[in-house]
Amino acid sequence: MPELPEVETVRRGLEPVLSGARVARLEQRRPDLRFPLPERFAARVEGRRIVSLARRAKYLLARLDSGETLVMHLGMTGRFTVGSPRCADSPTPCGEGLGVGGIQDRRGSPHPQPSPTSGEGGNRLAAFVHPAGGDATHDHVVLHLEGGASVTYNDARRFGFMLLIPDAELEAHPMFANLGVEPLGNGLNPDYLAFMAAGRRADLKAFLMDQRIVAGLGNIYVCEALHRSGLSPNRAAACLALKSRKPTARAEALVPAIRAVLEAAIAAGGSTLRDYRHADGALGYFQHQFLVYGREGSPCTRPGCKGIVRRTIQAGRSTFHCPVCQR
DNA sequence: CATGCCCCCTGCACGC
DNA sequence: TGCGTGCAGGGGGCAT
Repeated sequence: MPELPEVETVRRGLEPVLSGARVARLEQRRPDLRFPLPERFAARVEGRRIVSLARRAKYLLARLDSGETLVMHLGMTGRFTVGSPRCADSPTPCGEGLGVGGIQDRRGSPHPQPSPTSGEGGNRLAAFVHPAGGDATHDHVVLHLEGGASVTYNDARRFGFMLLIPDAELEAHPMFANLGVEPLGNGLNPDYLAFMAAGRRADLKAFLMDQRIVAGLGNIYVCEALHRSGLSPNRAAACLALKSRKPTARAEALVPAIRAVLEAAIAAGGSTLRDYRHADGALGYFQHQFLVYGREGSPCTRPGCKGIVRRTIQAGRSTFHCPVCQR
């Protein structure tokens, strides 16, 4: 998925469109994503006002005035696109102005191509990094808002999902009850990591990928944070545990490294990988700032380090690290 | 309880 | 050009 920075970028892009808006119609184009879509989905959302759009870990939470929350997870390839109200009934492209996304509104064409295959006249803007022209084949859910704007959920692999959960049940829901701390919140600190790491036999990579420990980190940013903090992904997580009742230097280094890389990625509008490539080949920003991820065989980017970045497999996922400066 | 592995699904890059 | 292979940001579920 999009990891935390990408989800936060989407949230910031969608918030001005969704927050306060009323859903006139929910268009559901298939029965399921990763899981079945909610029972009576359209009936429970149509006519409701979206009170706020929040994020928890990699989940987007659209609070409805009905007392339910629409929970949305982007999986690996989920994305949102926004149809502008002014474009809804117009046959001509009118893409300017609605800066919803992290990438296209900075670098993409100022006049996105109309999509011949999408609905609503095909005039859409990126809510995240959206291929110019779009791919309506994987448009699974469309929120038609009062006033004419629309928000479309597109997800080729369908690893994403949507849930409708009564607010009162949200905290206790299995999907949220066991989530760890937000990495950008005060909950993440060296003492917390030390406490959670005590007695763990998993390696650091698995430990940091575990959403029950820190919620929102994924494969890319774990690799990046470990590189920034000079820690090997293969080291036992227990190395973070207290020594002489004090947090270790490793835990002290890891916390700011995690924060810094996430904040930089959010500031850059979220990274993109190939699934988010523009049709014209323009790419997002932050991936160009990866210091290890995707750099197998290249010289380590740490100043003065002579190491070569290695790619290994942990738990079936690629890990990138420098064996020289990450110990 | 913790850990490791497989799987869901589609698209794309690569090598032959 | 076409086909097979491997790989991709996540995370639920299962066996151990």
